[in-house]
Amino acid sequence: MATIRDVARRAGVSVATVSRVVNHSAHRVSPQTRRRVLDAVEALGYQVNVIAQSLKKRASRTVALIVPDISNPFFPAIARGIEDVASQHGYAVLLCNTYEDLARERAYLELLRKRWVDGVIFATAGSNTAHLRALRREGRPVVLVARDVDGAPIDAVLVDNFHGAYQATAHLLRLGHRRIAHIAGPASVRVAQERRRGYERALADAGLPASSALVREGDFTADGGRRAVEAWLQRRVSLTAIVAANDLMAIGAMEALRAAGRGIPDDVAVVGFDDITFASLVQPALTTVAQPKYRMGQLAMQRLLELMAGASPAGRRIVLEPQLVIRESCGARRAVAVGAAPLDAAHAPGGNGEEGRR
Amino acid sequence: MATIRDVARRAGVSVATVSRVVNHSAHRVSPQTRRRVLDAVEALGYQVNVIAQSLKKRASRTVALIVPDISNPFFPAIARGIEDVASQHGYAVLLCNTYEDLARERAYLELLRKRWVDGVIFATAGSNTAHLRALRREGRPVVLVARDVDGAPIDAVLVDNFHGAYQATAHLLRLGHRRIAHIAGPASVRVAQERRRGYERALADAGLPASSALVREGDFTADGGRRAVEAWLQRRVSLTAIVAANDLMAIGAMEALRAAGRGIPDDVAVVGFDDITFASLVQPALTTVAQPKYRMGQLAMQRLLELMAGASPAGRRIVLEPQLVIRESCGARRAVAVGAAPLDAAHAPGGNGEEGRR
DNA sequence: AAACCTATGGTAAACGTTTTCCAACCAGCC
DNA sequence: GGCTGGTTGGAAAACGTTTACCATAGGTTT
Repeated sequence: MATIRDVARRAGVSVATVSRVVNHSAHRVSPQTRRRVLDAVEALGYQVNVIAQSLKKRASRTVALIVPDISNPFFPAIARGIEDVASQHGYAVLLCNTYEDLARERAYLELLRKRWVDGVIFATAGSNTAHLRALRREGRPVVLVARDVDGAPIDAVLVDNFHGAYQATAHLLRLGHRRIAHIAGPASVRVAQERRRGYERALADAGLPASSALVREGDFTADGGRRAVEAWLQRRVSLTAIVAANDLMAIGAMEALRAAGRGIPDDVAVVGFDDITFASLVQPALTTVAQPKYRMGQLAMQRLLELMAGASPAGRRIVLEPQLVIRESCGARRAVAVGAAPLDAAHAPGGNGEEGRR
Repeated sequence: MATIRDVARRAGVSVATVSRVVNHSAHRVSPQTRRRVLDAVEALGYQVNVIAQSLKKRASRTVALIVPDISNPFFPAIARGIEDVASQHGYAVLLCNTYEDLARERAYLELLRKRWVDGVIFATAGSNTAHLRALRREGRPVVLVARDVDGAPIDAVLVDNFHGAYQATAHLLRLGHRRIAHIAGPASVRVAQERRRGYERALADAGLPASSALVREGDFTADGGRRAVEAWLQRRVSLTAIVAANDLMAIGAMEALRAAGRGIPDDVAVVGFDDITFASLVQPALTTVAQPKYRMGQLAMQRLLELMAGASPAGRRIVLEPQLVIRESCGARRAVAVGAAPLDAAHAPGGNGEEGRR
C-alpha cells in the first residue's frame, strides 16, 4: 500500500505538505500544490494508515462496548445505536462480552488500556465498581448505558425505571387488579431495585399493603420467571396480575401460567419491561414498559464523544421516559384481541428503527 | 503511562532487552537480567502499547465482523462464538452493521483497510461479491459465515441448508401432510435458494408435484411471513403445513394464521429454520431446523486464525449438519402438548451456550 | 596461543504519521 | 534599499515498538 512518502515523491512535495492537504490543516497550501497532491493521492490510491496516525496522535479513534452478553436480546438494539453514531464520527467499536465474569472484565480492561481505546461504554450490571473507578482515575472517558451503579459519579444514560414500573403497576390497578405480584430482578442490580420500588409505590399510592409473599426475585432469564410463577402456584398464593422486571421473565411467567392452565390475561394479567423485539410476537402479545434502546445507545455514544472531546465527566445522568405499550397480555385490549385480528397490536410502536431484519 | 524506555532505564538495560523479555523472544537473556526487567515492569505497571506494536509488526490483531444488523436475533450467537475465540487468541473484534446498504459496506471496507484490520468475517447476504473479491485480491483473509456466495472461492462455514429444509419437509410428510407450502427467503440469497430446493426435493421424493401456488417469497422478516399467509388465505389456497425459510417468517406466519382463526398445529402445522432463542418461547413452541450458530462463529474465527497465520485461502467450505428440533408447532407432540406441561419442550436443546441472559 | 564459538547485551534503523520550527519568497511601506 | 509581515513549503523530531546487526566476553578447540 502506498504511504504518505510515495505520495510526496510523486507530487514532488514534502510529506508535511501531503499531510496538510489530506488533513485539511489550518496551515495553508496553495491551490496548485493541493491539486498536485490530490492527483498523486488519487493515482496511488493512497489511504492514511490509521495505526500510525493513532500512534502519533495518541488516540485510536476506537471505543469499546462492554456488555454481559450480546446474545441477550436486550443489548443488540443498544449496540446498533452506539455503532451508528460511532461510525458517523469515524470511530470503530470493539465488542466485548463479559458474561458477568469479573476475570473476563478485568482482562478486557487491560486489553483496552493496551490498545489505547479512547472511551468505553458499559452496559453491564456489575455491582463491582472498582474497574469503573479505575478507568475514571486514569481519565479514560466512560459512560454507562441502561445500567446504573451506586457510589461512582459516572455519566449514564438511563430510563426512569421507577416511573416505568410505577406506570405498569398503575395500569393494572386501573384495570381493577388488586392482587398484583412482582417478579423482581437480582437485588444486586440497581435498576432492579428501582423497578421494585416503582411497583411498591404504586401499590402504596393505591392504598394497598405491600406483601412480601407477592414478590419473588428472578435472575432476568425466562427460566427465572417460570420458577417464580411455579413457586406461587405451589403455595397457592392468590394473584390476578404480575409485573415482571423484564420481558424475558414475563415470557417465562406466561409459559408457567399456561402450563398450569391459567389463561392470560383472563386469569392473570402480565406486564413486562424492556420491550424486546419478541414482546410483540409472543401470544398473547406482551404489554410492556418500552425502553428506547436504540436511542439510548445513540445518546450514550454522543455523550462519550463529548467526553472524549474534553468535556469534564460530570457524572451526569440522562434519563429518558420509558413508555408503557399496551398489548394483549394485560387484558386492556381483551375486546379487541378476541374480536378482531391482533395484527395492528403486533405491529406495535413501529418506526423506531428497532426491528430486526434478515 | 510507562513506556518500554522507562522500563529499560529503571532496569538498567536497553530497550531491546526489555522487548525481548516481555515478548519471550528466542534471543536469550540471562535469568538475572530477566528478573531485573520483570521487576521494573511490575514496579512501573508497564503495558505494551499495542498501537506501536501494530505499526511495527504491520498487523493490528483486530478482526472485523460484518453483519447486516446485529439486532437481528440470528446474529448475536454467531458474534459470541467469534468473539470468544478471538479474545482467547488476543484478537479484538470490530462490529460493523451494514443494513444491507452497499454504501455503508464500502465505507466499512475502506475503514478496515485504513485500520490494517487483519481479517474479516462476513455474515451478510450481499449478492454483490465485488468487495469480497477485492479483499481477496489484496490478500486480506476473509471468511464467510452462515451466508454463502456464488462465484467467489471464499472460505465459508455453513450449514447444509438443502438438507435442513429437506428434513423439515420430510418430517411433515411423515406426519401425513400432503399440502405443504413454503415461505421462501429472497431469491437473491443463496441459502434461501438452497432451502427452497430442499423443500422441493423432499416433495418430489414423496411423489408430490411442485406447485408454484404453494410457495411465496418473503424477506426473512416476521412481516414477510405474515403477508405470505395472508395472500394464501385470501386466495383460498388449501394447505395443511408450512415450512418457512427462517424462524422470523414462521412466527409471522403463525400470527397471521391465528388472526384468521386457524389452529396451530391442528389446522396448519408450521416449521421454521434457524432456531433463534425465541423459537422455544412462542406459543406453540416452534419446531425448527436448528443452526449451531455459536459453533459456526467459533469455527469461522478458527478458520480466520489459520488464514491469518498464512494458510492459503482454499475456498474451503466447512458445512455443518443442521438439526431438526421438534417442538409443538408441527403437531408431532400434540399429545404431549395438551396432556402435560410443555415446560420440557420449552427448555429444549439446552446446554449449547446460546441462551440469552441478563 | 591463535582461532572460533556461544551467550548475552546494546545500537540504531525502521514502521507511517503529525507538527513544530524554520526558511524562502514576495509584497508593500517608509 | 532596508524592514515588516504574510504565505508557502520543507526538515526533522517525535510517537513506542521490534529486530537486524554488531560488540564483548568468556570458554572451547586445535
